[in-house]
Formats: sequence, C-alpha cells, structure tokens
Amino acid sequence: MVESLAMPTIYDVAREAGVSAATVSRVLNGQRTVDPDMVARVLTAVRELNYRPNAVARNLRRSRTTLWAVIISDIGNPFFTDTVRGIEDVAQQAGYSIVLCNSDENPAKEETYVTAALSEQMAGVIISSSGSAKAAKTLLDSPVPVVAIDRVLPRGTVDTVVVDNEAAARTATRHLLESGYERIACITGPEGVSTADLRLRGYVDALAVEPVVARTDFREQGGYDAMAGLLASPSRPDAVFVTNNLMTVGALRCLADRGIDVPGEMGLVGFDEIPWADLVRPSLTTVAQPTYELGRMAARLLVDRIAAPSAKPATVVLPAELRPRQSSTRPSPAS
Amino acid sequence: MVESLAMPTIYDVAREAGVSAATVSRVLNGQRTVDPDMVARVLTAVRELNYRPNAVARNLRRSRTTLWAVIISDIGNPFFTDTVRGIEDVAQQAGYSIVLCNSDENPAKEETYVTAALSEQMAGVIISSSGSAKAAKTLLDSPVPVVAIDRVLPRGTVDTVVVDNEAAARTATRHLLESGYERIACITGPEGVSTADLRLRGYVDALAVEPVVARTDFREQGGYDAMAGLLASPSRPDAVFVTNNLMTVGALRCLADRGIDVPGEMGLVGFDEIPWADLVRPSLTTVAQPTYELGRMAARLLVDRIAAPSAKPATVVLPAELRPRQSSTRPSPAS
DNA sequence: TCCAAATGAGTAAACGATTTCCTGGTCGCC
DNA sequence: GGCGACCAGGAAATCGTTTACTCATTTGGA
Repeated sequence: MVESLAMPTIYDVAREAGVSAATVSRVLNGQRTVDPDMVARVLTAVRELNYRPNAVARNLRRSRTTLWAVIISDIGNPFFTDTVRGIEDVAQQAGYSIVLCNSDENPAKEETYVTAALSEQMAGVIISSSGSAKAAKTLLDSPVPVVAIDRVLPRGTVDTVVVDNEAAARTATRHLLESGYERIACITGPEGVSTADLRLRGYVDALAVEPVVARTDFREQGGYDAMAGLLASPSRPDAVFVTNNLMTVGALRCLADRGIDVPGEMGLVGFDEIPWADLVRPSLTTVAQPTYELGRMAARLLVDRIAAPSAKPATVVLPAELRPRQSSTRPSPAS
Repeated sequence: MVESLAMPTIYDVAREAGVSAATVSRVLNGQRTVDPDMVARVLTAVRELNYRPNAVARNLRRSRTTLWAVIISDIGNPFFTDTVRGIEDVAQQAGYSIVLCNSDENPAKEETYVTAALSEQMAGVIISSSGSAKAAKTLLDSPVPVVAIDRVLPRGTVDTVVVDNEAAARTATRHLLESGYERIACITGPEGVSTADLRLRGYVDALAVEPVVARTDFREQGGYDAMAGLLASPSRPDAVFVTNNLMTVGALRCLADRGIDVPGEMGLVGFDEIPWADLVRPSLTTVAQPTYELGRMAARLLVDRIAAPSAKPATVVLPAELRPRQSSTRPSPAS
C-alpha cells in the first residue's frame, strides 16, 4: 500500500482492478449487477488504494447533496441542544447529514450562512431566524426546501414548527397574577423576532393593567441589564416574566448581585426550560417547550417537502407547558 | 427577472452580459483586471438572473474547499460553546466557514463524520475525539490537516491543544484534602479518552490513600448513577472530584434527590466551568478551562498547518484554574 | 517608428465522479 | 438454426466552475 500525496481517483481504482471506471462506480453504488469476480477485484483495489469517493465530484454530477443546513441563532442556548438532536435523529434515518450553523443572533452572519447553504447546494435548510429579512428573502427566492423552526420566517410562507407562544405567555402571566403579584413586567427580545413579539403579546393580553416592557436582545447580558433597568425605574415591578432562558439567567444573576429576594421581593417566570432549573435556589418556574419534538417535527416536514416541493406549506403548533417552581411562589404576606 | 426552476449557470450570465464565461468568472473572483464596462454588464446580469456560483463545481475545479469540520463530542456541553466561538472567530478571519458535527460521545457517529469530512474534501478538521481508534486512524492516514482539541487523538501525532489536565486534577484533589475531606472519590469518564485518564491520574497522584474510582460516560445520567453507586458502597466517600461538567450536574442532582448536604456531608469539585456555577446553592467549586482560548488556538494551529502541511506538529498546553466556591468549603467541625 | 512586453478577452481543457449510450455476447424461444 | 430480448461492461458525455493557453491589441521604450 503506497501512500501518495494525491488522493486516488476512481480511475486509479479502475486501473488497479483492471476494469473501467464505470464498473467501479457501479460496484460502489450497486446500481446494476456486476460480475462477482469483478466486484471482488474492485473491492480489493479500493482497499489497497484506500480509495474514498470524492463527494464534491459526486454532488456536482448528481446535482444534489445529502446535507441539510441547520441555522440556529445561538449555539450556547440549551434550547437548541435537544432540538438539534431531534433533527439529527430524523435526518440520519432519512439518509441526510446535518451541518450546524450558528448565527449568534447576528443577521449578517445569518445571511452569510444562508448564501453559503445555497452555494453549497444543500438539500434543505432548517432555520431559526434571527430576524434578517434579507436572509429570509434569499431563502424564499431560492428553490431550496426550507423549514422554519421556533421562530417564523419574516414574510415567509414555508413549513413552520413553533409552540403556541401567545397562549403560553398568557398562562405564565396569569400564573404570576394568581400568585399574588401585582406589578408584573416583561423582559422580551428584539422586535421582529416572532417569539419575542408573540410572547410579549400574550403577556400584555393577560394583564389588566398597563404593561411594563423592557426590550433587549435574547442574551444573558441583555437580561441582566434589562432587569437592572427595571429595578431602577419608578415603575419598579414586583414580578417579571422573561421570554427566554438566557435572559432569565441574566435577570437572576442581577437579582442575586443586588441581594433581592426571589420570590419574596420579586417573582420570576422564565420561558424555555433550563437543565438546572430545579438545582438552583430558588428553583425556577419555567415555560417548558417540547424541544426534541420540535426538532423531530421540523426534520419530518423537511423530508416531506423535499419529496413534494410544491405541496402546500404546513404550520405545526406544539403546546408549551408551565412548570411552577419556587421562583413564582410568593410567600404568604403573613410572614 | 424571470424565475425558472433551474438555477442559472455562469453561461447564462455570460450570454446575458454578452461576454465569455471566463470573463464572468474573472469579474466574480477579481483575478485579473477586466474592462469596467464589462464588469458593469456582468454585475447587472448577475443581479438580473439572481445568479449564485455553484460552490460544488467551484470546489471540484479548485480541488479545495473553504470548510472546516469541527467534530465535537457533545453539543449539549457548555464547554464547547465558547470553544466553537473561538474557532469560528479565527476561521472567519482566515476565510473559512465551519460546519459543526456532533458525535454525541458515540464512536460510530464520529467515524461517520470523519469519513464525511474526508469525502467532502474539507480543508481541515478540528476534533475532540470520543476515543474511536478507527476514526483517528482514518484521519491520520488521510492528507487532511487535523488539530486535536481538548482530548488527544489516539496514537496520533498531530497538532494538539489541551489544558494541563493532570496538574489541574492534582490541584483540585489537594484543595479537597486541604478543606479537610478525607475519603475523596473520583468520578471519571471512559477509558481511552485522554481527559478522563489524565484527570484520574492527577487525582490518584495527589492522594495519599487508596483511590476510589467510578468510571462512567461523560454524561449527566452517568454522573448521577456513579454518585448513587458511591453513596451505596461500603467505602462511601465524604468528597468527590468529578472530571467533567455534565457528570458534575448529575452527581449534584443525585445528592439533592437524597437530601445529602453539600458541602457538609459531601464535598464536591467539578471539572469544567458551568455558566451557572455561582447561581446554584451551594455554589460549585470548579476547575475552569480557558475554553474560548482553546478554540482560538486550535484554529490558529489549523491555519498554520494548512499553510505548511509538513511542519512539525505542535502541542499547546494551556493552564486550567481552580475556582473555589461553597461546594468544597467544609463547615468547621465545631458546628 | 518599430519591436518587445503587457494587457485583456475568448477557447477549451481540466476537476472526479455518475450515467447515458453503445457494443458484443449469451440465452431462450419459436 | 435464427432472431429478439437481455445483460454486462466500456467509451464518452456530463455536471458548473476555474484556469492554462492562445491571440489580437495596446503600450512603452529605445
């Protein structure tokens, strides 16, 4: 077995086995029956030369790939961990591999990844939009199958998998009201990102009084700063509904830094489950999403879409579930 | 602007602009100076047709790509979040994009991703090996530039970026000893994974007495089960050094479920920083790694390796830092 | 003014696989 | 025995770029 710098091609294998390149291809792809003796010769040649088909050439010739781009907005968000697993499990089953692209809530990065996915002729795209209208338009103008997950695509009529954000936010807000909190604020994400807007709407909807809203990014530092702002404001709340997990952590850290008692002085409900919500003291009340199932469903929709590109786009809405824990359980005023 | 099913090719653009395909290519790649008038015509044609170069064809022709495969062992581990960011920042700078592959600590999956990376002619691979000797051999036998990160590659002489695991484990164990714990156990990962073995060695090294070791996977459930096992064993420890973050969470949850007081009844030090280590009660003593820097360094090594494929492989060892918090602070026996 | 060098654009040959088309041989059936 | 269907294998076209070559034209220097 000679090691050479250049990778062996199918012609090298053909020469070594004494057959034509077409035969090698047929052996490797099992398209047509090939003489058993030749099969054996080809396979040994493949092993001898340590031959590995060049996927780039194959993809060009076939003008399709077996890759999905999964464009998520924050790889550091545990929300996406299970979601990606769900996608991956279905993809594997269907013969696709996934490549993960982390846009980091940055529209420019998102656009880069979208154009890359199109240039690379990806078989499909699953995207949690960071709100870039340009990226959305690029995708919609292209023939590539797309599924939106977690967040709807701006102005997009594509397959979509989301949770019932508005209803879940209403439930969370009502829960705080029922716990006896009176001045409930909301910390939410950027305008134009569907989850931020819908969860805000649910909160406003459930509230009888004037809403108190802090808009920030969906990151931890944003949550920290927003919480600090609310604490300093004249309309200081006695409870807060935070519309994603990272901002919840930020808010929590802000409260801890200032020694503010949760849930005594400040009630807290966060959106998205957090792996350690029950380990922290006080334990965190959260709105849990069926993350793994979201991923599975998105992948299934993508498989179907690839099979039937012109079918009518579907929207799947899954329920989210309130998990009441200590951070929203107001001690009785007797104490 | 006519929408057609087939993507336009460079020849469509050439025809539209009234030039040759070569000229279009030159305009788009800025190789040589082209008549400004032609440049303008080409660019409008590109816009008209919504043309996007086919990266598959380009890669084939150039016989190289601008993609790096980053193969990590667990996407759910926050350790990798910052690491991937570090890699990404350097990659972007150097004109590469990264595709993330999650092996999930599964050697078979890892092998799949390795062969995929080679087939797809990736420009380089950064890998945190889950211990598959086969995957390692495949990589080493190939001409693709490889950098090992976090964990050394089995039997591999490649560029490597790690922390000083043994020293850090010694420090952590000594810290528990100095805090007054006497029967210190160690929960570590699979044999053959370098971090598991080296951290164990550091622990054994620092200990004067007979070590108590539980081997499991690097996952949360494994940590839970290992902790449960230690609690039930005759040689029940009064402190435990856990060699990664997920297992630490598992151990912590096990202790919480059984109502065992930390740090009173059981001291705890975990390897890897955890984003919420200071929010949990008791706060967690950890060995923090320079995660972002690990990623940056690995990416830099990869850039260098691509530039000089036959240079001597380097190993970079970065320091890890003990962050003492409550979980290892034994209350004075007076109480 | 003339020649060499430089420039700019087009033609066509790669890149490495898959797949269509074609050829020669075998088999089965009348 | 003859004819058509079938089969297996090879030659060559093809996917969409980039780029080595070619050639005409311009430029600059002597």
